[in-house]
Amino acid sequence: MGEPDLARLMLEASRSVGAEVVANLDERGFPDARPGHAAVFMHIDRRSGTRLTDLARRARMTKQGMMLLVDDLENRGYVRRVPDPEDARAKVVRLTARGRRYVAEARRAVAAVEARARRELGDRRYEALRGALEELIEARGLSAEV
Amino acid sequence: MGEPDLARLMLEASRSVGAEVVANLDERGFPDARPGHAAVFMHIDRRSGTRLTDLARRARMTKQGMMLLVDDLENRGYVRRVPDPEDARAKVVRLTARGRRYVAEARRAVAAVEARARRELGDRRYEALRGALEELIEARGLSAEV
DNA sequence: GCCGATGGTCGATCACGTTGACGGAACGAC
DNA sequence: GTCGTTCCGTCAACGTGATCGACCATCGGC
Repeated sequence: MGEPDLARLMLEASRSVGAEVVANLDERGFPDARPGHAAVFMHIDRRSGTRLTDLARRARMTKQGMMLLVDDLENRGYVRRVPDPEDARAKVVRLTARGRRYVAEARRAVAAVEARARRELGDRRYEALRGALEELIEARGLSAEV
Repeated sequence: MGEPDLARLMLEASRSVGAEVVANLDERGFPDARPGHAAVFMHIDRRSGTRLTDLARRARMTKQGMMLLVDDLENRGYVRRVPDPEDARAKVVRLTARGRRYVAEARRAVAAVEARARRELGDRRYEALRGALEELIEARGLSAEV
């Protein structure tokens, strides 16, 4: 019993790939990138902004968890919260100009790293990997869904 | 761009599977199991025990990180530290009787969950998943190796 | 108007690690 | 032998990604 269990294997792979994305972003001039930022920049509306609750739902996490991310990005000057004109309870998380540049580079960084992974594994195995991961998640129910 | 990035997909799948193992162990009478314990119980010598440093190396993590795990398991009564007769600097992490039962059940729980995943995906895709994950890790270098 | 649902926030806590620094024992060279 | 180096375990601080519970203001249907 030397081999790691499946959960650990996926965790290590996730960290490896995440670290590569962060390193890639570092080279692109965003040294304070964190893997978790992806949960925001993959889901935010680039022009109009998005409510925190919607971001949380899209990223399948709690609104409290998303708030920590948004707090962090706001401190770094990538987003700001503006009141939602349609709902006085709500605020819209909106990208700053710097934030739009960050999102653009981050998506390129993710695309570059995933393209590398795809080259390493081959198209068929890469798609199979993603499919298998999605099935594993699906079959166990999604944490912060609904 | 709605789909999650690869790193997040692997992270979520890891957590899903890890949570299932913990739930399985809960049913087996070990309600205080944590996913991280696997790093110990997959690598410890069941009879003679293993040094902390060796555990850390086998689990590919820092000795400080491993120490936190061992502290936790010691507090719960699953392992104890005994001086290494062959090296006065070292201590051997040795399973208690309860710890041996825990390890046995934990390995069964992991096996059960992985068998379920294998059924869901099919043998071929399951093996492909593990292979792809290992390649992704390998190609990026292993964190606490050497 | 009231009242339940919704949006955001605060506070505490947890899981799983990391880097840095350090003290004590061991070991090899001389 | 004793000197420097290496190795073992430990303490302290921090980073990352979350969770749950409580709370208040607002919204919207009745």
